[in-house]
Amino acid sequence: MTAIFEQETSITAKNVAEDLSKKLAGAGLRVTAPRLALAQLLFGKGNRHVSAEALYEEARGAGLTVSQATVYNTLNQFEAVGLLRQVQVDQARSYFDTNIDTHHHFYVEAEARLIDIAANAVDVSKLPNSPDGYDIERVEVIIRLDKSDA
Amino acid sequence: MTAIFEQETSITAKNVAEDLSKKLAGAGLRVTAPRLALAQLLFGKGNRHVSAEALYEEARGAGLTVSQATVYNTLNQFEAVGLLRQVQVDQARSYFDTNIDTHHHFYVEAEARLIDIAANAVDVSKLPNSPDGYDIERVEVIIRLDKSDA
DNA sequence: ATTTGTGCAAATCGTTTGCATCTGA
DNA sequence: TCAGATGCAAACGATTTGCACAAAT
Repeated sequence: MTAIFEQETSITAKNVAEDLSKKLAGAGLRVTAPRLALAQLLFGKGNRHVSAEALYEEARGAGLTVSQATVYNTLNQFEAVGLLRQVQVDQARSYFDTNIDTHHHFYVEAEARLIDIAANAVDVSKLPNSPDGYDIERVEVIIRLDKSDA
Repeated sequence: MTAIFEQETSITAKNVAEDLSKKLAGAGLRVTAPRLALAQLLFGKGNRHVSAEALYEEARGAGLTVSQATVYNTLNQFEAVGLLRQVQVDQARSYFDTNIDTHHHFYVEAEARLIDIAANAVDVSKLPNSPDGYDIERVEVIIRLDKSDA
């Protein structure tokens, strides 16, 4: 929606691009045009939950010429270096979450929509011990939602 | 359920089949040979977490001649009528859980293995309000595990 | 007799990969 | 220069579907 090119006001496009370049470089990734452009879409405004397909459409809609393969590769690489996290709520498609802090999710299956829940809004006060030989990597709370009957 | 003396010895195959027939019929499903056979594999012994592919292999290994399509259809139907629940922890494949009571899961990604956690072993003492117009359908807690470093 | 289920193979969908060609450090 | 990235199309793997036949009510 908001153009990537119309940043003449406060935050310049150059500033944003520089920040994102640092982000990529800091993660050990080469700063390439497709990565930078996708990073702009992903991290340009607030936290997002994006599927590969959706990001691809968005990129094309914004006039970028990236291939699906690059979108997939980029998302996977961003996840590998910790810039994104994958959320598994739907076997049909993967979601990537730009919020990498500890938090949880609402999921509205009917709308394929994810909503963040702040970590402190959920209190898991009792947890089982993990089986011998295993450590807890992460505790995910997913609250599945249904439209209330009108 | 069944008379006491019938259980004293061993549970006969016929008894099991009868129970499962009731289960299917009670759920509004026609009792067909493939369904009964798959139900036996699924519900015959304890709670299980099965992928469609795994169940198909198991069925064939047991000498059954069912098609993959039937395995998929059957699993989906069983889920639709509430005999099974799907667990989404891996985007690669779906798991079906024969335990339909409220409970949670450990997931060992490296081994593609699910482990049940009794509902009372987890205490979610604080939950956020669901967004307007939506009701909570289910709260899922998934604890992802890693092998501890030796 | 009519509805529903089954098997087979082909189709679908999201995702990955091989390879020739570019590009950033 | 040259390892690493990109695009394209083909390959893939899990799941679904169309259709002719078989079984259940």
